[in-house]
Amino acid sequence: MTLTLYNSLTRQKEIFQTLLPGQAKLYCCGVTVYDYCHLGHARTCLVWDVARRYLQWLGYGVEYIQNFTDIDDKILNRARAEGSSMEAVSEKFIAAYFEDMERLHIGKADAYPRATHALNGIKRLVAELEQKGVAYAAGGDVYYAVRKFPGYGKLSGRKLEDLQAGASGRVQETEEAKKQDAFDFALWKGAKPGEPAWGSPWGEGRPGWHIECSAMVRDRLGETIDIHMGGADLIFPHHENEIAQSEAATGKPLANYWLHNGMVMVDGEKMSKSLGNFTTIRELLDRGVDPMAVRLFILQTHYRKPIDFTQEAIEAATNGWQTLKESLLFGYEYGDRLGWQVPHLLPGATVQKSLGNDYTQEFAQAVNEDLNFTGGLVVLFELAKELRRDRNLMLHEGKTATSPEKLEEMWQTLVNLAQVLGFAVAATDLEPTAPESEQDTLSDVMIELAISQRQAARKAKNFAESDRIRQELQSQGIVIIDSPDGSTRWHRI
RNA sequence: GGCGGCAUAGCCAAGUGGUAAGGCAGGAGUCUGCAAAAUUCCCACCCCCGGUUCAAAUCCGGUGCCGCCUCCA
Repeated sequence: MTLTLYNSLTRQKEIFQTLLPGQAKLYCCGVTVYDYCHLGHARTCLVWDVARRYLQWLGYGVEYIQNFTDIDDKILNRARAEGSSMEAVSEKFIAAYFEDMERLHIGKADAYPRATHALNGIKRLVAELEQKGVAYAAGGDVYYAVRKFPGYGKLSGRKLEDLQAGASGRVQETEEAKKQDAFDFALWKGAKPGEPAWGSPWGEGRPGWHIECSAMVRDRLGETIDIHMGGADLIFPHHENEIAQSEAATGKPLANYWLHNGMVMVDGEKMSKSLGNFTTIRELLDRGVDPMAVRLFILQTHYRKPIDFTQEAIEAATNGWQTLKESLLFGYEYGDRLGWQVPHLLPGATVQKSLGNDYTQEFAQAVNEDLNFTGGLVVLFELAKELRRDRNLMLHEGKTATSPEKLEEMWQTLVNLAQVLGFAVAATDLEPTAPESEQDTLSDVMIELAISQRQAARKAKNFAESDRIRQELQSQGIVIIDSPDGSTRWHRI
């Protein structure tokens, strides 16, 4: 079985082959840290983290780098508005980024380089491009001469003639005047008064947006990497420009595979800052939505397709996660009693390799088709439904219908696959619900007493009284279950 | 205008030439004093119109929608 990936560069699915056997070098374009991350960012970070996990599960050694853009006009604007500094703003939102991603159980990259820490590599690259004649200095700025790079447009499928110059209307006239060609883009921007600046051969200034990624990839991973990924909205111009910069400098391909995830949509429009239709990760989670439901919501659509963010979809995902969660809980709750090897607490970012049974093969068969996690989820649910059934039987009848050995294999497989997709039960799900306070809770003795009273009422066919006792216990968080043999079990919710 | 993508049940969604996975929601029955659980069963001719083929959800053209065309995850 081989993994195939849809390569944006060639616009077709290709068999995945690494540069070095068994080793994969991955770079994902991260975020500009000027605000809290929204669901769109969550999708990108989550999907590519899962891709990384999947490669690890297949047995690859993976090196995964994701950057922070911490030099940018938007950060600067925010700093001005708040009367703080660019550094303070980025520090704040980098910290927030890590909080949010951790809540979503998104594994950490191996490194998070920042533009402000990559200045040497950036300046070296700009100088090389200038030497090679594909970049030129102009009035304190340095621009990339797009027409000097024959492959320009190969990623996005654009021809320079087809582009509408300045279509965004965001390019300033002063900048426009310095460019030799309207499509040229800035590698280095001369400092304006009051802006953070770094010394360089071209004068005080700061790097343009695209150059940091080219520099970081080379510094951290080398001239050619296996996979470069990011949101589909970065294809043009960001990734196109990265290719132009890196490949003009090294003469080698920047990445062998270019992968892009689809956008999160709201009412038929892309979720974005500029449209103002975004929901931040923390807003959503603080609203009480389970982070794992968010994960299911995202993974339930193939990574390249757009996803509609709706209340209904989140609710459906919440219910779906409930099924997976109960099944994952099964082993932790009953594993010891059933004589299983129960792993010590919960899966961190470390992914175990594939267990190599029929289930995992079915999973791999689906996911090997261009990271079809959505298809792979079928296997998880197949296992989860079966496990949940036996968990319920255990809970209600004190025994399982399937052999403990078979159940253990299924459960271990489910845990293994859940790990790949990043699903994990929270530690709090494992602990019995802590009583609010001693006074609020009924003691076991009290419960047993109430139940025996109810038993007596049932025997006397006084069902009104019997149901009243059930109601009362239920309101205290106690569920009681009558067995066919006449006995009654109970448990706390 | 250019480039790319998507159209499958009430909702979400997989499927990439041989008569439709899965999730959510819903319905009917068995069992049960009730409840819970279990259990059986039901719920799509794949937007539409042409074309290619012995055969198409799957390929081609039309159509509609979305993204990108120098802020973008």
